[in-house]
Amino acid sequence: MARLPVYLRALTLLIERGVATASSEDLAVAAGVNSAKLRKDLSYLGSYGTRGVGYDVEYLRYQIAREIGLTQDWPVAIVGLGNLGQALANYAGFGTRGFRVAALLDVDPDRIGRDFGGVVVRHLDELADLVDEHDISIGVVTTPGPVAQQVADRLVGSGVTSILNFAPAVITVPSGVDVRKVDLSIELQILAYHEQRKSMAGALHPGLDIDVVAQVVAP
Amino acid sequence: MARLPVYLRALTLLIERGVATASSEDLAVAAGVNSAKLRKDLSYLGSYGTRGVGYDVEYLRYQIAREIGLTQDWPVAIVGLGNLGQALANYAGFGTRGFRVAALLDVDPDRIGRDFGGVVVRHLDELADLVDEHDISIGVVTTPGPVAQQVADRLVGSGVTSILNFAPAVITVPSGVDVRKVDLSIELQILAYHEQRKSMAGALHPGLDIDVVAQVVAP
DNA sequence: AGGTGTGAACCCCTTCACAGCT
DNA sequence: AGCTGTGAAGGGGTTCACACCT
Repeated sequence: MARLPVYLRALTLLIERGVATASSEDLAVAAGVNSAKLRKDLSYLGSYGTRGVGYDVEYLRYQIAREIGLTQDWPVAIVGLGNLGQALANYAGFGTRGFRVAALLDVDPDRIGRDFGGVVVRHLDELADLVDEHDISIGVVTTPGPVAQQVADRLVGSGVTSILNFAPAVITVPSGVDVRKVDLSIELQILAYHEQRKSMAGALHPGLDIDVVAQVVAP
Repeated sequence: MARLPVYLRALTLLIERGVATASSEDLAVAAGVNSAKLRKDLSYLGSYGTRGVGYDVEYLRYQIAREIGLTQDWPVAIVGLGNLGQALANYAGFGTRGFRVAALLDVDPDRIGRDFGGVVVRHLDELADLVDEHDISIGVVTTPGPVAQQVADRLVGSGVTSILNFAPAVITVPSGVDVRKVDLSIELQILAYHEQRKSMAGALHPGLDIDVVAQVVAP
């Protein structure tokens, strides 16, 4: 179900373009997936399409938003106001997609008290109070790797049950808590891996067309 | 092979702790995966372990780094110096992980000429020259969604063959070019989806223990 | 005894192909 | 005629379990 958000974005895009009805093929192109996959995914939510016609874009968008749980706004806490944390705190796209920065936390005295997008940075010790006050269930970790586990522990201890981890570290949490990880270096390294293969293939078979080589080498 | 970077990080961590030898089970815990999976992954690289003993941490780390292609430094270009682009440009972890910010590009006159971490922001029109000059093959897109496709086209046209896309948009590229996508909103929406299920389960079966519910609900 | 390397079973996701509805 | 919804086939990755090496 990790593709529902992608479909949601594609539908929003189509609505902005004034499209009222779209076939699974249209949606699949907009979302960058196979149309059979998209139809099967949507069929799990119910029969929201019309045979011979397609899907009502507006209606389908609402159904997916409801399925994901975006009919409410989710308050989130961001821990670690370094470069990345500050960027996220200032990110305007948050609000339009069902989320709201409700709390910012750090331990650096130079950062505590500063204001990002109308929210003031507080000391990490106030975490539990803020989680309670704003009914926060989602935490974002943008700290250095070595302290990510401690921060995760404190988030969980404060009642947070979902964590988005940007820190370069593996964090372990009790069952019942969800963790998702975003790691810039890992993404780049995966690209580098493929890059290396591309140039090696070129060296081994200099006569081959670059596109052909790429197709053979790609996963 | 998307797990090699994770293993690499785990090995680096063990080296910092002074560990010389580790079993597949040790490594699996450090990397947050199953030990059988880890052994199978490593076996594709060759037989770098010793039965009855485990893996030589330092040696294995080098082999993985070589496999990924991190024996060289990869120059990258970052397009779009908004909040996120600036954060990445200032990110120190880049250098220690095999990458180097070689070029920064934008079209906003207020940003062009500014200096981030010793690199000056240039106009997007200079992209091809910079890619050529620094031999850049990896581009990072941190622009607003609506212009991401154009930027990707220009990157590809300039000779870039790998793109890391942070913009909230699906971009299409010719075969032979790799794209990886990182989308904050999507990650949060996936967490929200699970959060919604947690609270619904609690409402439906108020007598159930939260952990048990979570285990049943989780994928 | 301890731990790797790996065949084999397993499971889940993707893709095909088409029946059936409008 | 067109397009959805879905059974069935297919493929890839994960996990088990153990032979084999040190």
